[in-house]
Amino acid sequence: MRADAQRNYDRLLLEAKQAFIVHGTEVPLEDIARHAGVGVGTLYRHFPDRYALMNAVFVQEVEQITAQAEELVTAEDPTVALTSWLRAVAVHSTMYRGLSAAIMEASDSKMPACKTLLREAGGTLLRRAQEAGEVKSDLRIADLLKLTHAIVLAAEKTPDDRELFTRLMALAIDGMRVRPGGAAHGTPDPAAAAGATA
Amino acid sequence: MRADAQRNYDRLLLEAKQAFIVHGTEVPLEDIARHAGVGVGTLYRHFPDRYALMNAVFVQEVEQITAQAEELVTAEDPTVALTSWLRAVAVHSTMYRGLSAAIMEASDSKMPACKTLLREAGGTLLRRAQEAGEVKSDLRIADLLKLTHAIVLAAEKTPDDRELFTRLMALAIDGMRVRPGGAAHGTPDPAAAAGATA
DNA sequence: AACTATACGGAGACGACCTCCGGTTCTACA
DNA sequence: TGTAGAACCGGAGGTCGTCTCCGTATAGTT
Repeated sequence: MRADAQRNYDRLLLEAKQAFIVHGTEVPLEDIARHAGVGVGTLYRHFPDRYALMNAVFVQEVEQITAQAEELVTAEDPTVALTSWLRAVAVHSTMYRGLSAAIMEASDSKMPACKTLLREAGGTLLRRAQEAGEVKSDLRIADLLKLTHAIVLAAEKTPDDRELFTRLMALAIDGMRVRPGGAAHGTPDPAAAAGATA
Repeated sequence: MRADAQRNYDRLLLEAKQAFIVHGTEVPLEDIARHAGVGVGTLYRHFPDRYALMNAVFVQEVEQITAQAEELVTAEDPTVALTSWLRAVAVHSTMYRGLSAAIMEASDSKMPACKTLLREAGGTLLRRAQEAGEVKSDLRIADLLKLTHAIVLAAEKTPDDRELFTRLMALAIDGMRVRPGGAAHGTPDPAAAAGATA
């Protein structure tokens, strides 16, 4: 990689991160290029599409989150460890308006680094909680991350209700746990309560 | 309203509904206008933006859903009634790719008819379930609808996993209920499990 | 039939995405 | 140090979708 190319690459990454924080991840790519002092052609050469750029920006960030997961792996209560970590993921996503939407939107082949790193980190935490019999065994880490991002997205679109995120996250966390008293309620789709057909 | 205007209005509504079903709600508005045999100007005069058009299309649909809510209000188990209804809402949203995203995206002033009708219908069901002491008392109907749409959205973006919707919906439903044995787990943010700081 | 308020339609401005290729710059090698 | 050429740059311009504007057409009225 030539020196000027490397310089431009780094500069773009830096400006992209700033722009994502300030204007959200839907900021026009041309703006990023301009602020980085390069043409759009250069941006698109280094990052074929918006997702490639986001992926590059966020792998750096994700490393902090995986580090947290590693600490939490030794925590006493595996369920608390898992849920704390999911909250941390949510908090991080909230820093970048639009990030949750992008992660949900992107097919699995997009933003691969971000996604796999998060899944590996969370997978361990989830497994521990499941082995302790505290979290439903049919849940996958991908599910929980999707739900977390969905909740962040919902909260993002409701800026006038600051507590929404808290309520929904509490709901989700309670829903992950196995029900202590008897069978789950949500699982076997009741389909008909009384005379309700469809 | 002049007769030709009424004709065009009706035609646009019809074609929009078809297009939303077939191509999703992000279909170009020009396509809808063309299929309706009118110019874009006419479309935009009747429906100032995409949300106005969607609102007009979906108020009709929402009436079916409110009808279901009225039936379910007399059901024996108020919690089953509520959850069955939410599933029905989800199923309906799934018919129109992009609808859930739009409902979440839209500020409360957009698609007002759809939103208020759904909230009124579901509000009654929620209140009954809460009065029976089966559903958390701090939840609002807007929360549950947002979460439902968020789950539909997540499932929509994961077309290769047909069961995702089922698992997440079950999770959400379990999470709505009050925990039988003691305090909730999700509510009082534990914040630190072991040595986990930021 | 003539008149006017109402409605139509599509050209075109705008903004964002992305591609392409002539021109420039770096670097390896003499 | 000079130079050949590979690597890279940049932005003009094509494409697509949204939305506006206004000259033209028409329904409804007298």
